[in-house]
Amino acid sequence: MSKKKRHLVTAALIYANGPIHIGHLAGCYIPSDLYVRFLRLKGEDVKFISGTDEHGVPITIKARDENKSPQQVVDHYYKLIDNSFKEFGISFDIFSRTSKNIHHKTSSEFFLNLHNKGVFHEIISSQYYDEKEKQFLSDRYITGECPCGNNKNAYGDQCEVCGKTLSPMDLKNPKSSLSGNEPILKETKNWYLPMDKLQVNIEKYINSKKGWKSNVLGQCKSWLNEGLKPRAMTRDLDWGVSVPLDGAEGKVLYVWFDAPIGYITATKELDPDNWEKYWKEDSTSLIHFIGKDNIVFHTIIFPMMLMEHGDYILPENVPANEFMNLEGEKISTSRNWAVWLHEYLIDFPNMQDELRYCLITNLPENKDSDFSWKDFQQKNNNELVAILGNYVNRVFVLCEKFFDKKVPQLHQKNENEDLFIELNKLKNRIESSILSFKFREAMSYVIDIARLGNKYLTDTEPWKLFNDNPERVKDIIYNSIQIVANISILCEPFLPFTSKKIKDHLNIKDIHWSDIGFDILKPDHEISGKAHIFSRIEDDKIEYQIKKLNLNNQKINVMPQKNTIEFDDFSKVDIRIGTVIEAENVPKSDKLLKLKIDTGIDVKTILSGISKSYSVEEILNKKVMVLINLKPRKMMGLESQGMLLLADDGKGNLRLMQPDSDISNGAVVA
RNA sequence: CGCGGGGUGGAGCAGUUGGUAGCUCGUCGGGCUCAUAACCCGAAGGUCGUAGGUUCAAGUCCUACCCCCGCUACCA
Repeated sequence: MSKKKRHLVTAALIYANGPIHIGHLAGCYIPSDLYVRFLRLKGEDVKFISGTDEHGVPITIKARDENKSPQQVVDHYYKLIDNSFKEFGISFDIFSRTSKNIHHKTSSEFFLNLHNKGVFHEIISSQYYDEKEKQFLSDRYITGECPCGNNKNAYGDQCEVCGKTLSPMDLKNPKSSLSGNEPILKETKNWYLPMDKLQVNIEKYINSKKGWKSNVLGQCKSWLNEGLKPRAMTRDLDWGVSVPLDGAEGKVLYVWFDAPIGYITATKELDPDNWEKYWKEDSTSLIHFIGKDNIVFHTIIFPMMLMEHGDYILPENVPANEFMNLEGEKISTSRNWAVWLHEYLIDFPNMQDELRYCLITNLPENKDSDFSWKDFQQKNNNELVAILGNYVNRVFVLCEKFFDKKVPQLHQKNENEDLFIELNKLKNRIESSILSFKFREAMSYVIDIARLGNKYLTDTEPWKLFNDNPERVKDIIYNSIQIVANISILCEPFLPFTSKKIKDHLNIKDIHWSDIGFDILKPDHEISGKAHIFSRIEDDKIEYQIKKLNLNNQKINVMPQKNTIEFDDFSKVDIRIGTVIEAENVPKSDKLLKLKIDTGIDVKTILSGISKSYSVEEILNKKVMVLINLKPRKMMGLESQGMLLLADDGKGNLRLMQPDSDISNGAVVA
């Protein structure tokens, strides 16, 4: 990096349909903020860009559900998100939004530029259209019967029963999720990026990049190996950036076309005179911080767009993170299984760094990681309070006790040379870890400085020496205060609020990475006394958070009631009591068990997708309820002649339906 | 044979080009008492997912298999 004159760092544009949670922070906002703060501290020329992504179908759906306009929805969330980031200390140079005029202009121009170069292919295709709602339907908003025959409510992109990938055209009896009506097929023209033809260039680009993370390269290679396919860069929708062409009324740019251009727009907005230097000169290092779900857009599609445009530089690195789980389970907005930043800021006022520390030490840099409240408490109490906070306080208290809060005069320099070597070692490690995007490692080196300081005090025991050897105590305290001052600099990218607190106690400001050393504070400089920069978090606060989370979780998505049916519909169903007499796993299948059931009438072979909930041993000899007149169907090459009845809690947990006391096989369930 | 990531002491991770298995937290024992019962030292604890192979030597290379996570909704 150091060869580059300037840096442009982006953090993923966040989708403006909900508040921010810890997963977002750990995914890209904390890593990017940390990286940028470090560069600034080093005196580098850096711009830090982010904003909200405000287009796309989900926004329009949310607006419809809440009876608002899309603009009202994004206005609401923009404000909430922007405030949370500001309060949390994410130091964007600009946090913009894609619904602004300047962005519409920039992305239209970009699109036109490619269009004029003949990059796009115009393709006419038939798409489902909801006549009542007067709009084309994206795959996800069409439901219908999957060809597998087992699922009447498969989504247009995938059947959750058979697991197959679908296109809406595969569905029988398609229905619009918007109006419930049957959609019609309508021809429409869209502009496609011929990614298949451009693949070679992208491959060259990616192969030329050294030092990309293995998870990122792996994802790229996975896409490239399968072969890229043309992708529509326009959509039939009324919310977004209008396609700037004649005959394109009612069409907007694909949200993933305009969103990354949002980075460009924001830079332009931030620095109208110089923005081009950051995007068009090779001396700029462009880094995109994102989560793993965005990898393909930032490593393949966006670079492809930039290449075809021709004026722009390409991303230098895309250090994407994996995902962070919460208490062992996937973070989920709809289940409200999340720690929301705006709620954290209320529940833990002025404790931004405490959360930040816990997230940094847990960043999902190589694989998914886990946040738990107990871990948060332990890290705070055992590391921040006990090691870092306690060290800083020890030094302040000692200085107050012995030298009336004034930095003493140094006598013997040789000892602080050893300390300086150690400190310098850690400083260099922190630096190189940050530059290779290993932030959790870098964080641990920062704590190591406090360990170094603690050990120095324990080894030298100044409190025992003061009467006999005050000169020596002066040296020890002098050195210790310098270490604290160094911590205040070195921790700034990681713990900015803490850095400021320590500096305030030291009564200094405006010090930089280059000031690191053992003469930051001059003798007689006055500092404050006792300095408790962190506090313990007691059990009750943590228990409250866990309780809150579990309360939310109980309101899980209970499936709404289905449409009314006639008794005749029900009477077609033949359910019997049976006994499982044989069970075995189906090879190469995720969840299928092959069962033989004595139904009282005959013995049926039934394949059931329950091996996640029941083992072969558990299910053997169980009484079960069996749907026996279901049309047989093949799964994994084997015929299944019926279906077991199970309760599904919506989270993948299945429980068998059984008679509450013994009853003979073949008994009718009605 | 779908693709990608990962499987290392109780927990979370490091292990670069193969050469005595490390770190943080936790546990146990000791020391210290300036400090927010904090700090410092020491100890216990691992057949490095499994099975084979290459090599004088493998966590590290090769082969096969197993398990977890993502690619498949709202989501970084």
